[in-house]
Amino acid sequence: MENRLSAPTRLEDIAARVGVSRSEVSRVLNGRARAGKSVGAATRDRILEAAREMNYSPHRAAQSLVSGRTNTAALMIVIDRQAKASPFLEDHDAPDELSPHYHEILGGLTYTLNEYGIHLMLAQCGGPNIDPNVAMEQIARSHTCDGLIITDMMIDDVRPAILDQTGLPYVVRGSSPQPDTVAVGMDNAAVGYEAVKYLYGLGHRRILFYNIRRELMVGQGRFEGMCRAREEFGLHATLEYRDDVHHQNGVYTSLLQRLQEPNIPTAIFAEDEISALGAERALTEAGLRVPEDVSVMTCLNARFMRLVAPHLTVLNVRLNEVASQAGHLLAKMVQGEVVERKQVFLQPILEERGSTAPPRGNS
Amino acid sequence: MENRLSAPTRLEDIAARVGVSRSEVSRVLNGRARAGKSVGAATRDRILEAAREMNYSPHRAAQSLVSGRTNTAALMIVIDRQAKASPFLEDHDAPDELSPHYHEILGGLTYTLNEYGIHLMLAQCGGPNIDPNVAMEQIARSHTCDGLIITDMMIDDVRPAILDQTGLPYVVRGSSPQPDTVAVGMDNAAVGYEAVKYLYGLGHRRILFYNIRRELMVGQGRFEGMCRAREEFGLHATLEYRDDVHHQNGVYTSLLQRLQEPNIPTAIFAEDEISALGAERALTEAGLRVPEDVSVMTCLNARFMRLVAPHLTVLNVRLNEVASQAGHLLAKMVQGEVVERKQVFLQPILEERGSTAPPRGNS
DNA sequence: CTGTTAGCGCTTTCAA
DNA sequence: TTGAAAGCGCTAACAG
Repeated sequence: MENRLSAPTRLEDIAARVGVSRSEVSRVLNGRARAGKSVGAATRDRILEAAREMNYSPHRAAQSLVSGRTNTAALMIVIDRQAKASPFLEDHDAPDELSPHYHEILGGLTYTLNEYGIHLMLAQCGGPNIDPNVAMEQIARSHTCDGLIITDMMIDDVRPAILDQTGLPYVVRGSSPQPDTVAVGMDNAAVGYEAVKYLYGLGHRRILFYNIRRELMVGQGRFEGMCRAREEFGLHATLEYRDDVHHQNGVYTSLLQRLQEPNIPTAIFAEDEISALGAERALTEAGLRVPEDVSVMTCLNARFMRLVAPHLTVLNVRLNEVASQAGHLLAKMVQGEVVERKQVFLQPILEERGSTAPPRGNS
Repeated sequence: MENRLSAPTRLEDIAARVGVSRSEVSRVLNGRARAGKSVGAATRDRILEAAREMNYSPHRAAQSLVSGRTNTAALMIVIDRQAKASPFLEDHDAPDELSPHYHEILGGLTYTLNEYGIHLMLAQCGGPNIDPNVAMEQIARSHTCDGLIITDMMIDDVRPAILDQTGLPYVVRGSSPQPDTVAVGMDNAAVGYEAVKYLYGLGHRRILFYNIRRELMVGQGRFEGMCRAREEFGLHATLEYRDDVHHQNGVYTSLLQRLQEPNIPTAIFAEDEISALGAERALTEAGLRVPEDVSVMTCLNARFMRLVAPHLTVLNVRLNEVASQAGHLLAKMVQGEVVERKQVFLQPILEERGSTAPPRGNS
């Protein structure tokens, strides 16, 4: 206690020093006082100067209490000992490891929300014996934030229903199972469709499609797109589909086994960069080259992966842009604008690099 | 307004319904009412039930205002159009791209703080015409959070001095230029030293050491460690040091040029995973193999990089653990515990993989 | 232009 | 065990 600092400055303190009332100081500091030419101008400057000298900074809780706004948006995340931080994590991941795709989401959200003067809070809804949805509802009801972003939607996700009851503005980053929701996501059907179409266009017929779990909206969407392409290009007999193995080791192991069977695929679509690398590892071990013997493609989730695996042909799913647009919408809703309750889908962008080529024997 | 929801439940509402006073409800809900066997027990249950039925959740701003606590910690980050989000980013990176090393920091911090019931807020201190330090000071003074974490320390960093004046608890993630600061970081000198020592132990004498900018504490620390090792192992003539080129393309270009000169190094230490891959690219293009012709090692900043570049020998700088320990300390400080104002350094852990080997001609 | 007053929702003495 | 009252720091309606 020896180094006790002087108590933080309040409006009251400035008022006392300048010799005016609290409200006057409040008005001046909030710009609600017209810069009239009369007496005001002088006191006005004295107030501003005093505020500066005294390092005044308004108490946010007090402001929030009266204004009803926190200037904060929350991103719901779940880190848990038991459950995983995200459906995208591997089983052996440490509990404090965030799924890599959060990286882009956080960047896009933080950057965009900042343009509206809104801070981002990570609403950790995990913990022992805690139902994430209950934790989320409490955050939503406690005026902790002005709005909420939820991600990683499941096909039976009840969070939109819960949040609708609370009245808190929220936006879904991704696809929502309920159509009547503000949501910004990737067109996952397009991802599934375009992947197959692209490989088909190169001449591939034997395609192995690794998908995300279909309990997730992403997985379901990609599945539907894949089905459409399979239909359109007549690949019923030759397009293999799997959504039961995941992550690097899962795909690696599964593919290694598959390669010992007949009619190996000439092209592989992997669910993400990490599993694409798992696929490549299996191919290499089996003595196959990419792309000469087998083509591999996947989605670009994080931009720095371009530096890490620059050879991969990818569909850029633009997580940062999705998050950014979600941020814009949420900011508008928080400001009271009425936003149409519908889903916005961005299109994936093909980035063709060295891991894909026409199959052997083709041109 | 047609779908107007009922106003959120207040203490008052519960009190009215049960027929007691606000204070009574407050006490019960906060467990400040002993579970006496007398009349209390009955009203107590009715209060709890009413609170549940009415979806009561305390208004955080109101609680904060009276308690003086927000149960929030903030991580200062700077995303800016002009400046870069982090000193570790490449020039061409988009403004909304977070430096990858934040990934581990965020995971470790969020996870640990959650154990104390503390949420993490990303305190974005960037923006056009905004001095990040001023923005930080305002956040510190406005009772937006109970504590602050600052990272990416520069050797002339003034943030500790600023924060000391505000009285807000804070901890430095990394090394602080001021010794009288609560800080948790990697032993950067050990990183520089151990890297050289390890390569020396393998038999390497011509070592090329790429370092982080020395304006950063990390760079300065590694430099000092490298110097000590250079001295100890008598490598004055053969250890090349550079801290003027960075990132993947910088290292790639620089190394490609170096390889055309005589006496090429037999081992390279790169500042991070991304630049290590740049170094490997240059080596490959020059017809050199890793590790047969040249060894490459770097630091492990993000754990998932093990999956992405599993062949790299690394010094694990354990960013998540550093962040986690920083979180523990901050939580204690927030709770009023007196924490010794000194710096804690974790040791890097060598993870030997396939990118390093004894130089040609050695055993 | 400026001061007075009330009140945001909660916690916490202090009495009863 | 419970209620009444004060107050956290701020904003805004209403007088003057």
